[in-house]
Amino acid sequence: MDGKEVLLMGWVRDIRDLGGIRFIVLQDRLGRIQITVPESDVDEKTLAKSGSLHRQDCIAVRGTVRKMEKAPRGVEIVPKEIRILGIAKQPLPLDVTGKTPAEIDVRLDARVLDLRSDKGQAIFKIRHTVLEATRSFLSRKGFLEVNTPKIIASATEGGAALFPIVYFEREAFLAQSPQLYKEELIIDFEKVFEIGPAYRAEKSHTRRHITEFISIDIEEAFATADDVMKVAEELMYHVCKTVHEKCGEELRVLGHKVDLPRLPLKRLTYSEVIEELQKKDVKIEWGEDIPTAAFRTLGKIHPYFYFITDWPTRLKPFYIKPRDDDPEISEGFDLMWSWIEIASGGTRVHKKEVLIKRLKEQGLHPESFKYHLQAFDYGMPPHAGWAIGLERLVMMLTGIKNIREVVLFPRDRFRLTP
RNA sequence: GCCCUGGUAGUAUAGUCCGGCCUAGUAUAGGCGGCUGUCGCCCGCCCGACCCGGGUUCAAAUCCCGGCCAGGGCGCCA
Repeated sequence: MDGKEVLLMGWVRDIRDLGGIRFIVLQDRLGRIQITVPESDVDEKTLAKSGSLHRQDCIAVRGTVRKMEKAPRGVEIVPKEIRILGIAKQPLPLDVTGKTPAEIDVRLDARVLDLRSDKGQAIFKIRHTVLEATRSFLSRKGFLEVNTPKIIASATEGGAALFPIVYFEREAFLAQSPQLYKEELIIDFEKVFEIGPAYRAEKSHTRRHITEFISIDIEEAFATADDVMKVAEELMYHVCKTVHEKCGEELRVLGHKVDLPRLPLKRLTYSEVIEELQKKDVKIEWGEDIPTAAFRTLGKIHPYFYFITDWPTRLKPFYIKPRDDDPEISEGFDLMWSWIEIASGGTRVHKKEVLIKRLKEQGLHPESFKYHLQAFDYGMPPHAGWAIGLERLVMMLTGIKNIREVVLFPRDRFRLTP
């Protein structure tokens, strides 16, 4: 490449002006290169242009590649022409090089600039890799990718609060989950998956909650909880392995390591968890939900992936199947990572009369599930599935402690912009 | 919904407990000047801030009250 003329486009990351010589660090999506401007070796117009640049200006540089041991990558570009394509208003709201830190709130307000940082670039390359690995894994397993409506007619599912929206002259809601649709679709396609947004109008204010997140959902016909747990753990292994192999540089930037899980993952029953917590002086009555503090304790005992199975039926939604030998216990499970729940799923109820009974037990009205129940009239097979929170998985893979950092433009209780 | 913490230049911080020494310090960014091998370049000069409103006091960034905003936690989270 030495002596070759090249045309580069990118953003000015840093300028070091030594008087007779000026160094401009140019950054694009692939990396950085040093533009060296020696006073004695560059025409006047280009020299003047190089002197008028600011950090984060978008520029095009036509110049000559020069082999140079003293340059950061062993090569540098001596410009023949510099064109300013877009200027950056000074002073910038934050320091993209990360030398002067900025708080999360400041960073999110200037998100497009913030994302130019090494950390931002690394996080979203890893996120892309997770999505790519997930799609190829599930496709290879025979799952069909589907998209279900995010605008829904009624708030029938219970549980988490939905966001109401104005839909012409009616009220509608943003979907909190593709649960009902994906179950219906297995009577046509047997194995489906969806990667799409889910909305929760919860007033949670923590580092692991947002109101709009991406849910990775699967549903599989002729399958049980055990079958889909295998799919989940194999997917976790595949994703960790892919990120480990493809994102070495990104992980280095983040100072994070991804360990490959050993399969099969630990499977603890709800009762075993209660017992383990008892030993740590955390008392939970059988049938009670496990509070956050208890999960934190549990996460110390089990620092990586594990399943919690055999949850009390009353703690699970209506579509989770109670066990045939003990209806107090369900075939629902959660996939945990340390103290954080990253997935939940289970065998589903596939008999219409049982489903109607379960709906009533949970105080819901079967008549508002008319279209969902209709699917059970046309040969509903036994089935199972799960949903993984993409962002929580990405947090685990990047070591990022705040979920909003792994979302481009996060939405939470208080943030609706940018 | 509840609880805790905080709001000082573009950014990040010191000062707040215990009012006066604050004409508000420092770093970085920005502007100007100098410097031909930097890579967190260096050196000099300059610009730039006490969230808002009320109160206490001779005196408020500092204490009190209200508001707004933010961070975190709990609850909630099919």
